[in-house]
Amino acid sequence: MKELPKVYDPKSVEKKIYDMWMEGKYFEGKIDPEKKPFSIVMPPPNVTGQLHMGHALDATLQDILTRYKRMQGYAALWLPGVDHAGIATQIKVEEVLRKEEGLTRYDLGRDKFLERVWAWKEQYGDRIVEQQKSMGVSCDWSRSRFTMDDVCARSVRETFCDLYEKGLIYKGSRIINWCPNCRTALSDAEVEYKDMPGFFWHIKYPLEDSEDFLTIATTRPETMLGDSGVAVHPEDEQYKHLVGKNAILPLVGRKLPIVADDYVELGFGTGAVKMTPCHDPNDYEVGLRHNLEQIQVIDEGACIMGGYKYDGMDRYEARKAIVADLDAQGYLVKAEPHNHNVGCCYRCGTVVEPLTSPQWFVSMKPLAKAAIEVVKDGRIKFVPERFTKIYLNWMENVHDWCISRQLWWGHQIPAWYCADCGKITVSREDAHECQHCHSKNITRDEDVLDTWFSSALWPFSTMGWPEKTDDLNYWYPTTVMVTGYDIIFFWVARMIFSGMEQMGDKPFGTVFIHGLVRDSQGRKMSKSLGNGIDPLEMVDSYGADALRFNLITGNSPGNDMRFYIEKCEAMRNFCNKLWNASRFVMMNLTIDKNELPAKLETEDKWILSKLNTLSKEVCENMDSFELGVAAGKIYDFIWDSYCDWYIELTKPRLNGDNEEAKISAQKVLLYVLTEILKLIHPFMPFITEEIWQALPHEGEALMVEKYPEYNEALSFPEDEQNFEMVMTAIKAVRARRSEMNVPPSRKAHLIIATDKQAAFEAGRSYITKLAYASEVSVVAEAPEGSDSMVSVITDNARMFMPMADLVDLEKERVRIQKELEKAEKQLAGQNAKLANENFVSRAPEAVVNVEREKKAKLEALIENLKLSLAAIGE
RNA sequence: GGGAGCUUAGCUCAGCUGGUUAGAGCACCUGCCUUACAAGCAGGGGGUCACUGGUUCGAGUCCAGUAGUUCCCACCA
Repeated sequence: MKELPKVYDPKSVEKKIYDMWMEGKYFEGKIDPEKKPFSIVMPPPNVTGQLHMGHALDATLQDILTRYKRMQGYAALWLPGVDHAGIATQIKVEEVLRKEEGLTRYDLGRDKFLERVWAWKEQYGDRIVEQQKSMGVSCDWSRSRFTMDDVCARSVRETFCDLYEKGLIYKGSRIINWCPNCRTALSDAEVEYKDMPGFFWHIKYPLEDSEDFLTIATTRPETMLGDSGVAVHPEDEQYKHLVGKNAILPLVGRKLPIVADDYVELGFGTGAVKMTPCHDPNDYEVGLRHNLEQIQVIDEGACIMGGYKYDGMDRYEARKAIVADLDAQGYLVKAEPHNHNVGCCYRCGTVVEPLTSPQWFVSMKPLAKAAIEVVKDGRIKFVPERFTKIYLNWMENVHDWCISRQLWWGHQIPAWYCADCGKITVSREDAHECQHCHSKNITRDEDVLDTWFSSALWPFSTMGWPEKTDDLNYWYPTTVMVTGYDIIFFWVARMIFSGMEQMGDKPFGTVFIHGLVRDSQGRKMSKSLGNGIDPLEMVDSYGADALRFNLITGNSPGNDMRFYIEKCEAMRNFCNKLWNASRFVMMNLTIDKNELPAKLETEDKWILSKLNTLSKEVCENMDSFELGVAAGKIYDFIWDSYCDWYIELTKPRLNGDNEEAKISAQKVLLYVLTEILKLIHPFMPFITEEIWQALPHEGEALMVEKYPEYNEALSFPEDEQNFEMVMTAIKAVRARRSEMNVPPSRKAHLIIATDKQAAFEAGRSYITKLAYASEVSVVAEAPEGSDSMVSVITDNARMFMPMADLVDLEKERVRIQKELEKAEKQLAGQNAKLANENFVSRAPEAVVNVEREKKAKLEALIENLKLSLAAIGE
């Protein structure tokens, strides 16, 4: 017989099981061909970063679902990714370059730079895989892909060309969000708006050929250098007469046509708005309507340009200088404090600068149509459902997607510009001549694609698309996409329309959304705050099983959760409990086969029946993505039902002389333990595998055992009820003793007066043990002399212990009196309820019956209490 | 300006389609080293389920409104 070490040490358990996985035993489950394949899309962790808590949560959820399905006989697969090709990677590499070598990407040049990133990937890419493995993630890593891999690169180019040919990708000069720090364009989704304190500067703009002036208000005075007009509302009486005239731009002297446009809101600010078409998205639109000149005055590094005295100044420096100059020259009316929304780069946090610039765009309206349909008609479901609305709202109001990035790390756009005819050549193969004029004088676009452009293709690009591979045919559409709600727009939305467009089918059937992991104070974990908790450190101290359990219990899908180290500890304690319970079973085991005995005791039937119900409920919860609820139920069953009760119940049998009883207790203990291990394996893969391997078993690994399911033959509702009756009695005795501060070592004769003698008789041995009795007598009527005994009353029994010397009879009388009053009060309420014609006639019969039973129980309890009271005497 | 979430024990949170006396973990109190486990066992205290109305035989749960709070979206300079 194998043994477990006395002390549960997660590290050594994990090491052992991890090595076992490395031998590759794990992916050969019994696949049921009748069942549809189950596959999961996972967000790829970033090559530059550690595995952070968010990824740990993603990985855990996906792994739980995958293991569960695999144990049920489904072919189950993750689509594992290892990296993003995006800005974050580039920023990280640039950071290191600057720090260690004093270089920027421009010093290195494109090719050298890319070399560095690939080296980085070599160095760290596999580490991510290792980290996830150490979390217990049982993914087929041989299928793992890197976003920049050849196979994905091909899908990206195919998609780009396809959309371009359909006219859904175009190049145009438009106002876009520019990050001066990352030095690249951003999509709308990549801009985060933050409320920031600022000022509302009121500035006089003199009118042409007049002593008069307009007052405009702005939060960004530095952009005035690029003003090319002033707008007022067409209905605004105070300015109506000025429309068509010119104002003069202070400090510069430029003539600014005054135009009327609805965009200006009546009653806000001064009613007159300066127009800077190159540096404000709204002004850009107004400028187009009124033919205003586009004057760029801020460059890509957010410095002033254009030949002014402020040239080369940073935008904030220039703001100060310009305000000072305006003030000195008498143009500044006032500066009032004003909070406003400022767009920031979601990666680096730098305030974005709107710039007019030529970029590539995806035309979204036509693509959104199918993506809206597929969600509206329920082919794709969001869990929890409320995210459907968020998704639809975004998709219905979506703007064209700016996909070009001025980075070097990413898929380079397959477009070539002809120096001779000026036309664009877009091609699946590298182009060597212009498609239009066949000139060889062409150069490739330097820009790369938004990382989410390639990520959007993940569900099919990883399967080898555009090749029509067997994998693609078998696995697409995938089953579930698991991710946080912060990724819905970036990724989920884009996968949906890309799938619809390229594959003509949804990429997945369910989007399972989880919340964000926050720190114990509810703040987002972030590097700058230094409040991030490294999942691997938690794995190190408490074990992967404990961490996984921590992450999925006690919170509901879609809601944020706070991370408490104390909870890891509590979960580690739970692992320890399971470990020790298993040790107990093993050290009592003399059998080497897992089978149920022919004859079952009431308590056996009780635990088996409860286990059966549990299996049923867990499967239901899992199927509706209530993983936390499922895990919570298993936790309760293991700790309460199995450890605190069942194991204790079997001890008299195990330690007794009856060989047959000994064996039957062992059999049930082993059977239930094995089922428990299966049930909880998806949640805690390491410890369960280790224990299972040490128990008598057939088969190679717990991981590919069959998941428990409901079995009618093991349902014993009557025995369950009978046993719970005894349980209640035991609890009542314990409570009574505890109330009187009687230590367990002080045994007492326990006399049970009940009309359910058989049930109590059957449990005599364990009642003796668990109710700390020296002897148990089961009788029909209260015995002689019971009036001087301590009594404990339940609705099925009156119990007496001759310990009168330990208790004050008067106190006892008062206590029973109180209990009686309480019960009578409850009974009155119960009677009122049942006397209510409305209730009896309208409520379902089952509900009414429950209430009737309750009434009967109360009546019995009252009867017993009265008898006791009579026994004690008034 | 629109939309969503949250408000339940001292703390962090469960509570699915309305149905016994509202639960868990941690914390707290009492008693136990009962040979699987002190990372434990037994017992206990603690909640007007934010507020106000409504629907219902019955509301923590459904509806409406109010307050506080968090988040998302949106072109008010």
